[in-house]
Amino acid sequence: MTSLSQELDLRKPVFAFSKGGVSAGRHERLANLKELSERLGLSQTTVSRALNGYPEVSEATRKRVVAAASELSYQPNQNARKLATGKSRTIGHVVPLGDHDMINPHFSDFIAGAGAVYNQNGYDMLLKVVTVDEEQDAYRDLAIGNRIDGVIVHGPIVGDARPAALSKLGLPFVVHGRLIDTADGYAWVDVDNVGVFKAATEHLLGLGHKRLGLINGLETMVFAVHRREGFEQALQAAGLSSDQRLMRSVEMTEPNGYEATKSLLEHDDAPSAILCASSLVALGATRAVRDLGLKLGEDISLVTFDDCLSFLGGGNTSEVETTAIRSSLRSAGEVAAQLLLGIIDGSAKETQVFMDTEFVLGKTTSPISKG
Amino acid sequence: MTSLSQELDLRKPVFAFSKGGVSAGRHERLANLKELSERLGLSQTTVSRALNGYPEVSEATRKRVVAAASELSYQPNQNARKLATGKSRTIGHVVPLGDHDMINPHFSDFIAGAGAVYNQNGYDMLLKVVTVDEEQDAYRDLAIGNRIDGVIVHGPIVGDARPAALSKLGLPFVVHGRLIDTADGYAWVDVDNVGVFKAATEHLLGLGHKRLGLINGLETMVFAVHRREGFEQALQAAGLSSDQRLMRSVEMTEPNGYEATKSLLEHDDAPSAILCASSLVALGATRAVRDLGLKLGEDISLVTFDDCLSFLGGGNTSEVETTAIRSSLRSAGEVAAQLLLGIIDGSAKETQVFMDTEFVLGKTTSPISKG
DNA sequence: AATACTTTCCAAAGCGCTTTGGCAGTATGC
DNA sequence: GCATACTGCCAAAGCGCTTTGGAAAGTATT
Repeated sequence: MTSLSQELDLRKPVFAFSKGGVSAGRHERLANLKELSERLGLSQTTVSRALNGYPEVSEATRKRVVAAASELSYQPNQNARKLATGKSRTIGHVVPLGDHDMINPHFSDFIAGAGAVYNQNGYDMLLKVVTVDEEQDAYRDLAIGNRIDGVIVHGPIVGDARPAALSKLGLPFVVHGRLIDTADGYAWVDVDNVGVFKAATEHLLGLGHKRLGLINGLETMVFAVHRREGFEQALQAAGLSSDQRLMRSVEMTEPNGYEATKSLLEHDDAPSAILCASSLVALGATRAVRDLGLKLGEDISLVTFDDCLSFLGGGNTSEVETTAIRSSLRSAGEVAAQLLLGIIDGSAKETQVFMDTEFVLGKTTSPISKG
Repeated sequence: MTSLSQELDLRKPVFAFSKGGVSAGRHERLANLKELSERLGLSQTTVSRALNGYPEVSEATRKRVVAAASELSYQPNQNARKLATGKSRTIGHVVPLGDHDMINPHFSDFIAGAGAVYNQNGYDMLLKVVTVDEEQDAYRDLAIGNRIDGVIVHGPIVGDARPAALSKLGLPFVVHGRLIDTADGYAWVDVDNVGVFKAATEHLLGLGHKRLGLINGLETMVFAVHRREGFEQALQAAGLSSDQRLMRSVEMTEPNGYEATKSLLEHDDAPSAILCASSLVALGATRAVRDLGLKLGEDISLVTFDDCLSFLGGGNTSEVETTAIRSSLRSAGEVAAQLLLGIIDGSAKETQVFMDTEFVLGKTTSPISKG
């Protein structure tokens, strides 16, 4: 239909001979520190200090310097500054692409939150997209190459080796989520997944449902393990045994939610209520329920965990309000970023943070119908 | 339900006195270039050249150097390297958060594609999340501060000032999308939105539909303008006039798709077919259609633009295949990144690229039913 | 008036790398 | 056999900033 593309192969070795380059008019820096200081009749030291807020400079000169700097739109060369200070003022986010080359859709909201905080504090965000097997090296290279001052660990898995590796590298980090069976002491920001799923399950049990389905995330991920734990704890407390046939563990996409729901409901002993690990999954579940000619909130109840993804309306889903446990992923990003910056500059106190959650009663849950 | 959080306020001025810091055991660099060269009995020059693939070094010594480097897991300090070369080997992506603080959900797939390419070529990705009014300055600071070698411009809008500003800064850039009414000559990667929506509209017209609805993206965005153009061109060619009441222009989220569809269909002179600008919108449309008790592909036809978002199944939506125009956003990210790197090192030839698209006939379109 | 601080600024030494300009030593041209 | 070219390496000069260790001038102390 449209024209072709992608025939360009510009791949090059990392260290190539590439010198020149096309960009002729490379921005002629209006001034570097030297020029600026000469123009002001001051030493570089003084100018630098004036700009960086050190006290060894009179208010009068500071004002003069700041004025001149903004006048000439002077910006210190960050690379020089990083070299001199040994700090890069950059936080790394290493994002491994899953088996199916899928980038976690929940990721963008977290990033939005974290990124905003970095910005406010004069930090940069370095995003590294890697394949799963490159991930280990990625952290090492970033750390040793002095490119980052800290890192956020995304999506901790069972038996995750990253925190230990990072500790050894001496690189400050915050885990978004928690580890399993690991000595405590690392910093994390997480939702109380066990408690939250236990409560959600209890809610359904309280409505009289006895057969509950769970469409969980991949149980290689710690959060999914926790959610299952909460689910099973509640069942057990109610004297019910959990049934493997009512549980699914999938990557949290819409189509997966659809398929999982279908396979659950087409079962002869189908559940009367379903818990979903993500609103993306719930979306697929909703589609499946309708495709099967069932009514949500009547024939079948649904509770989902809602990350308040912005592209799904930020939790404020229109019309049919889904019963949900909400916790803004974006806020999580903000909190994690704040925490990491706090750790880096030594001001952090509490380094393990539970995010707020909110239980929202919607129209998708109702007492079990007498079938 | 769970415990509190977010009471930590670690905000600090950009240039603070923060010296020390918590991270006691800062990674004790096994070696810097000096140490490494001493240990090898060579000069820094030679070691540097050996590692960077310059020819003025014998193969024998090069091997010796490379071996030692990997043995000691030596990694050159990137900040020093950047300062010395004047290149940062970093590409910037400035992501403004929309009015509603929404991060574009399509963004993550693009990033995944681009990030992979950067990685393969030894480039880093700097992601800057800004508010809309900070955006202009963001580019300037990144450029003048020498932090990036190039930038990808996301989501060009009508009357976009960024390309001109970037040209003036001398910063190489690639636009993801195109501009309107601007002298050509800048680099872009885009889909032929006009052609593609024209073709999709013709498809529906060919099935006998006369009243077509369009749920477009925000028409401040160039791509939405183009899509509407294609839509209207096809209508006009068929001797139909376009009806404002059948068009919606919304941020492409699921709830917006739901609302727009409902408002279209609850109209007394409702369309018999709808075009959606994103599968996210189509998802909402699907939900709305069913909520209204209608059957997709029978009572109403639907065509959508499909960016092959990974969290929606990468275009391979299960079951009910939606008729769609597909073009992988992730590939677009790859192509844009390749192009930008090519421009930077001067090897790029064609700098304006149309992405491939594919028309997929699904089950959501059918000849108009005799109503 | 002499001493002791303070305040305000500066010269110069890095930070760790790349890169220029040369210098030996060996190979090539006539 | 001498001039000319490579080849393979090195010393030293930056890159543009921060930061240490003063020094000069102003102020306070006795």
